[in-house]
Amino acid sequence: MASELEKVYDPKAVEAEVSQQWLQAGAFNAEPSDGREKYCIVIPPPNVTAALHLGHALNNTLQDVLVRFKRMCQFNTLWMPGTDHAGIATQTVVEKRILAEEGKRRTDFERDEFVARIQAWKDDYEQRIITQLKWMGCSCDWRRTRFTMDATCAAAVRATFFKLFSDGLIYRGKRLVNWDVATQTVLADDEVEHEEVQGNFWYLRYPLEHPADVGGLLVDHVTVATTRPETMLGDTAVAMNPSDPRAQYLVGRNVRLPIVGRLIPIIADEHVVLPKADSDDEKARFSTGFLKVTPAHDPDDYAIGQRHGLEMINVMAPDGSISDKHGWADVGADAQFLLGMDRFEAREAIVEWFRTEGLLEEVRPYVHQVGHSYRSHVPIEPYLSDQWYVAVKKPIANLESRIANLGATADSGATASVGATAASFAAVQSTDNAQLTDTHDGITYIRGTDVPVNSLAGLALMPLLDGRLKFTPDRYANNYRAWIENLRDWPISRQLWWGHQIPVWSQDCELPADVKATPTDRGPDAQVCAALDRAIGGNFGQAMGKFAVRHYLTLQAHPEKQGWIRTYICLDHDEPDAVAMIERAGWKRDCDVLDTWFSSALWPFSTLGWPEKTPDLAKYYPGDALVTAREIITLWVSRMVMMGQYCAGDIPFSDVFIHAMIQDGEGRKMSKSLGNGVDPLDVIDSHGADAMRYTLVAMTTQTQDVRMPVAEMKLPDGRVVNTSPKFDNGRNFCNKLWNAARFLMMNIQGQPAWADIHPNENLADAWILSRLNGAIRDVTLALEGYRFNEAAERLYHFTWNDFCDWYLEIAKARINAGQAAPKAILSHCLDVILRLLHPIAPFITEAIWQRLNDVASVRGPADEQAERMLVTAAWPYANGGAISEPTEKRFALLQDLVSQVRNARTQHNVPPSQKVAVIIEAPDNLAAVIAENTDLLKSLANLSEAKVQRGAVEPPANSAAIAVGGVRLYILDIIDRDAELARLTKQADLLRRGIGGIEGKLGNAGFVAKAPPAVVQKERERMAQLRADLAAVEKSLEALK
RNA sequence: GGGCGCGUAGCUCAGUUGGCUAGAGCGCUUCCCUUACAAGGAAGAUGUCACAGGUUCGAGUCCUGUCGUGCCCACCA
Repeated sequence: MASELEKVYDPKAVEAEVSQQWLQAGAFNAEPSDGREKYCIVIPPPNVTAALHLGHALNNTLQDVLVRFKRMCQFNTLWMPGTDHAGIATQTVVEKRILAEEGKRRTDFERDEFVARIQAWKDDYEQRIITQLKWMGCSCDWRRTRFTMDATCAAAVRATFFKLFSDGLIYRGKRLVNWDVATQTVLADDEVEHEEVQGNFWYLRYPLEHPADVGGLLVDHVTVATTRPETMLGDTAVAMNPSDPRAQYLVGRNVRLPIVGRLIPIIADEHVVLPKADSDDEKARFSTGFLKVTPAHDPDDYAIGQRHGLEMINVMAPDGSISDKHGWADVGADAQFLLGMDRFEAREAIVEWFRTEGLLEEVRPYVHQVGHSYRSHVPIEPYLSDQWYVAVKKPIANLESRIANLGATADSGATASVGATAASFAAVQSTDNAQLTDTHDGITYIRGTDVPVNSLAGLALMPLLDGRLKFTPDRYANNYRAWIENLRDWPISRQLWWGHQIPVWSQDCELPADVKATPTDRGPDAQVCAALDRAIGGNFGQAMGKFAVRHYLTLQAHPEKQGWIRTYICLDHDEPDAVAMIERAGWKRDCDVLDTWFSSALWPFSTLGWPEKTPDLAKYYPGDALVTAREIITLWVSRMVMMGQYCAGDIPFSDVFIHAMIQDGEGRKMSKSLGNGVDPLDVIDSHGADAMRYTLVAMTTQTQDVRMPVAEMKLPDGRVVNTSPKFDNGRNFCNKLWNAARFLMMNIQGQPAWADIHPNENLADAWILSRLNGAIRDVTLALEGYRFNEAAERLYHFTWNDFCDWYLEIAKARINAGQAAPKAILSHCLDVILRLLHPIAPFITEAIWQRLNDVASVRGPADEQAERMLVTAAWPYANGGAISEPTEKRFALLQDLVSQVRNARTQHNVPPSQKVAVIIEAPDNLAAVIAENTDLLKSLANLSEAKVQRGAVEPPANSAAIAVGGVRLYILDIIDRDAELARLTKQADLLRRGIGGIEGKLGNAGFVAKAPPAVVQKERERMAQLRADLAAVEKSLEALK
């Protein structure tokens, strides 16, 4: 391999090669048998809906930085990769594509056929995603790549569902759900996006059945205000606040619902807002005091309906059209014209009907928040529907003991970590948590909440409160906590084809009359079971006993048929013969699939083989850190925490790092539709993977959003791609590093052994080693504290400023002068820089490392052969003894002198090539150090001569005078009087400003008395220094006049 | 309606428990293609730290309020 590098760093030339080497060496592979302490991160599995964007690049770069850092710290490191099937999202994308390309709808296919189409899409995008991650340099153990619907994950889903089902935590409920009429599926509360909508309040008159005397006034109607007139078809009451003065006359009377003709009661309910025209409350300003109640189409109304036992009439079909087929029976002749209309058409038609009939009292414009589907973006319809739910606040019997027992029942030894953490959970439960909980009615709640400690929600919340779970930045803990405290049961069924099909079979049975027990949603009692056996003609339990599959049976009263029950069987896996048997006996499998987040919640342990007690699970669970964006703290993070404990006995990670969301230059989200999306592969093409990674890491502060101006760029191959000039920074840095390495490799041949050099005898050597070790210390601390930008910037400035701008320039001159010592220092510095920078910029550092090995395989105090590959080389540890503040201070004085001389040269228009001579006047304590480093000054400031004198020097004629840090320096034969005057005047101003500031402080009695003595002392020293320098500058100015 | 951010140089952003003459990168000005690097080097200019109060010896940093801006949550009368 040639020791001379290309002049310009070409990422293309090294990235593929380096990547190949890592994979061939198995550098990312994690082996549970490796006894070293483990470090484990699971990837937030990207959705297979689309290729990755810059947000993913950020997310995965940060994970890779942590993983590579820990790997170099010699942990047994696992980064688990994989992708998410993303139920609704993926199905929607594929449906749209097929409709656009083939004009076919989902219903034109058989289920299996359609799922196969989605599967093909998934295969394609999974491949693209993995390729993108590899190009980014992600050091995942690719052999383990999982998918949320693969066999391993599916087994975990089944096991979890069965466990929840048999613990009575999954139930079938009729609830008002967030219905997406476009995709015809239910959405969880957090999948609903609220958007501001310009709407109207329509004031509709409902005639009273009989005119009423209201405090002496004869009224024949009441007026309700609504934003959704179409729901009036399902009204089953009109409510008013009991404290409304009109209530005494009207409650109990009936109104005749227009169009429909239904007679509905006026009821009293505290929920109704009293009208008040000048109220701060917008609702009060718009209220008439009468609220139409539509239990089947509004969550508030649903609650009122529950309180008053109102009928629930659903007037819509699942597609959002008005329908009499889904619960609406009393459709009169007047309402027929509405059937089949879309809900928004119907809204207009109904308003028009009221207008024509003279029953539309008023229309007032109103801006309000309306829930929209996060997938289809159509307004959500609150819809009465049968769905599966997970009870999140229901106490789970014997939960603590089960979690504590998990360690004991698992294989000993290998599961030490699981057992230990489970034990600590139990300990926390019994001691510390006493302050965090309240017990009443036999249930222990988390204090100040309705969350039982031993519920799923409790499992998610308690680790945050007792300190086992930490967020960085910590403010995100608030989101997490508030969300869980207000958590409602989790609807987990989705009316989709793409996903884990719900493993429940159901059948309706008529119960013989002799069964007296009222079946509940818990498991059946013996009497009911016997009856059930008779109903199906056989012994169900015995029949199932023949199979290896576990089953769990529940039943509930039939929702419609008196004397009937509905039975549900859940199987823990699909054993074909057992399935065939129960299906022959009349049970049908539920068509729905599980919410995507159900399988995501299991990701930290499903990927390791749970529920099997695998070596992987024993070694790598629980993991250490999770890196994600704030938008899924609730949807995903909290559910992993709850299911991690419920299933695998411990929280899945202790640290959650939340990074920023990347926006474009105008602060907008990046998206395909806006055309401002950026593909990481395009950035890799335009700037290189390391440049992209460096810039992303340097941007990662504690802020919640970062802006990334997007610009088009033409690549050498002619393609025009979206990228960002922000990545120039990273590219320039890589190029700088490359060239520093290039210079080194051309110059370090014949480097002496470390034992033969004496860094302490040379200020520059001691200085760069002090700076180097300071950088090691700071970068290590920054990475451990998730302060990514600090690590990046510290390395940038150490490498560029300290190492390249100063040390390397000094070394050049010394090497030219025949000194060998700098060669050893240079190779050691580069060695450490490469190690420190590797997690952030893995490709270029690995490439340089291997080339450096060819030139100088031993470098640094350890006097050992450097590791063959950087990816698994050891992380450097700071040598505190090398860090010296006095050394850095002395060197800083030389830097100041050089800068000031350069400045004076520029001001006086001295050509760069022209050497000048100087005389330096230094106090005793500085004279020696300056005298020892005159060569340094001469080379850096381009001096022909530098004489150092102790004590006062008479300022030479025609000289420029410099005063810095108590040292006086005169540049001889500089004759531009105006330039010198201007320079010194400015210098004096600057010094006076500094002195003025300090005088203000020291002149303040309070400061001297109350500030810490060290601070006062420091100010006094600075004051003396500045005053001395100012005196010198003033004297020089005087001499000019 | 509730919660959480942000507002510092023309732009994008740092400023760790209050202790600077307020920083970085890009951009800008002048000079330099000096045998590592022009994706570079040297020197330089640029700020009422949104606004108003308060706490303090001392505020970009802490507190209160105002304005602007963004995100999240919330049952759409």
